[in-house]
Amino acid sequence: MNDVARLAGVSIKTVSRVVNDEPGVHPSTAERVLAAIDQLGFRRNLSARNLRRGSSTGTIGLVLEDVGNPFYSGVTRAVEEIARLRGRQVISGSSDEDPGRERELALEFCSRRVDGLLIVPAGLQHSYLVPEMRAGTPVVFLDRPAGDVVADTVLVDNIGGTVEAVTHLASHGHRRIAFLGDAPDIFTANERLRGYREGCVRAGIGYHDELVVMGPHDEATVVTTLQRLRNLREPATAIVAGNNRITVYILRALAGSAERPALVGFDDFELADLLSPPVTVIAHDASALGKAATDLLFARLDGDNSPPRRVVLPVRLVPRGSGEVHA
Amino acid sequence: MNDVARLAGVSIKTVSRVVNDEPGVHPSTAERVLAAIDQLGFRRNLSARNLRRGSSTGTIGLVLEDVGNPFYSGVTRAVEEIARLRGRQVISGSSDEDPGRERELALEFCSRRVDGLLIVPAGLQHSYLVPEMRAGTPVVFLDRPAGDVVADTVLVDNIGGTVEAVTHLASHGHRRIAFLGDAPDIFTANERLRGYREGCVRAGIGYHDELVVMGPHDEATVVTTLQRLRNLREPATAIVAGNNRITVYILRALAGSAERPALVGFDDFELADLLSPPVTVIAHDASALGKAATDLLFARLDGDNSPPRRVVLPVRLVPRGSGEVHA
DNA sequence: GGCCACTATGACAACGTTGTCCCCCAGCGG
DNA sequence: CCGCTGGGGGACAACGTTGTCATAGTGGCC
Repeated sequence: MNDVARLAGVSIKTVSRVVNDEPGVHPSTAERVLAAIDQLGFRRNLSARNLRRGSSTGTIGLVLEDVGNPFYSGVTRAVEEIARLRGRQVISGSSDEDPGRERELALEFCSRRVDGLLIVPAGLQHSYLVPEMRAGTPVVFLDRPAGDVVADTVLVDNIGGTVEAVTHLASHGHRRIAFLGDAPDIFTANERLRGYREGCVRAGIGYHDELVVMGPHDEATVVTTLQRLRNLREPATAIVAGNNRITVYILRALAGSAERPALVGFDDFELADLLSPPVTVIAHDASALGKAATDLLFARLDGDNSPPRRVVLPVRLVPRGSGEVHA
Repeated sequence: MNDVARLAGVSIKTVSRVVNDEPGVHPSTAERVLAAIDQLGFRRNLSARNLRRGSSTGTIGLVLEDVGNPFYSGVTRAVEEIARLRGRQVISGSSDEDPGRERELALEFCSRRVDGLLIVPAGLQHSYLVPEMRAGTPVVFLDRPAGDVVADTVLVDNIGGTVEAVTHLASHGHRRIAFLGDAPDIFTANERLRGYREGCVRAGIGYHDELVVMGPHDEATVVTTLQRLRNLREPATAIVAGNNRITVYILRALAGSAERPALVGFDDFELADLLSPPVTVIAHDASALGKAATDLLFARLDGDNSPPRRVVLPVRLVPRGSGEVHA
């Protein structure tokens, strides 16, 4: 700006006026300034501007598990969409389920003075955010609740989902329904397990430890797990998969085999309807999750200071075939 | 920092020293300062720091078509990964194939003084970036080349890919091979069309306009397109799909029908191997694309000022079944 | 005691902006 | 001729940091 001013033979304040379309600049002066700007390729430094004006940085931070996972990339897209409508950029980062990394990202974003934070918690400790929240940075947790702070949270109905999955399978005659879930220290995994258990009880088929295998899973472990479930004295005839990755591992493991247990997966995924049999899922909307969380965040930015809210988004069972196999 | 200094009874410079682990602060003073920092929940303002130090902002900008598309979310993940290793945050935005939006995003990122830009071009005009590039912001284009500036570019071998697809289908006896591609003003769509045409010529089956349908496509148009191709005097017995979305539309359209043309899709996608028949694709690696582009960007940041490079990543045909149907 | 070296600390400017206030000067009415 | 008004423009401080330089005190040594 200094250089522009010198080249145009005016003060930097006048350049500032031109750049900001402020009135009170003679047209001919403005023209000279614009020419200088053009010649020098000048572009206003937003950081300096925001620093001086004490205004928002126009950014929001998004910490999630993995942008590469289609579920989270759907969330990201929705967040970006709404942020755009409100004139904000999104800075995002993947925690890979590492609480340390989550914290590092969140605090880095705070150092950059984001207007707000959206966090898919990787760990259970979030007291590190208390100073930031007290300093006025709104934080919304999504997909999972925070460990030890009260804050806005958007969840999906994990328990209701697995209850419904089990009920659905039981209504098709299954009494030996297995559950393959993610590591039990992950909130959603644990909730879904609870739902599974409750579903079993409600369906009157009882809860049996031998039918439950919590992760972490990979392609290999799922193969052996399925073998074990098949070789039980009373084999499992149906499976509830705890998330989209596990569902896919199961599908891959079953690809060759002749007899297939009934299957209901948590999380919908593209092409589920085109597999054979098409995969019955508990669906919930990544966009809806992202949108709800971002809406909540902007409400805070708009001055809403009511007590923290907890929103639970509904899930719905989408019967496609794999879950309607009779026992 | 001012408040911290006042509370600790020292100058702000001393606080700065403590925050930056600079030597020459008495331990007891440091302790007082740290206590004050803790009490006030102080966090250093990175913008101000970077402004003062004239150092990098530690961010890189990523403009792509749609983070929600699994292909681009894979790219994003790879970019993020490498950026992390080099201590940078990623700011990203989706252009939705709108050149205006692309430009808006790119220039916004420049205003934020990103250290570098990664752009999946939506349009053909990129001269708007010339001032920024001259000012020292390195720019790498990925997936598609820039319209009217020379800059580092990372592409995949689109032409080679569709040549291979056509050759493969022809080797299984197909002589009526259709091509469904994206809008022809999209670089990759056009290249793939060229490859298709060249493949037809090389295979000695000739190029026929009636077998080519360029987009934009959606689920409905693909259905009618397939009907038309089936009802030709000499019907198409095989299809090359121009990208992953189109492949999926075709799969959905074919889901009910009894007779299925052979199919090879450009872009690999999850579960392609689990469909029946499994889908033969021209695969290329989103991570590899993101990594190559980011590596190039960091090379520039490290001072490499050799002439702009153009990297073309190989593709490979993955035969899975849908493309090995004999005519 | 005088001088030096060294440690701990602070004052101040500057990064690139913008908000506040002030000034100059032309034009106008009295 | 004087004073007032208002448009055009500039000087300066400040945002939150950090680099540079200065300074006060302390202890050691001749």
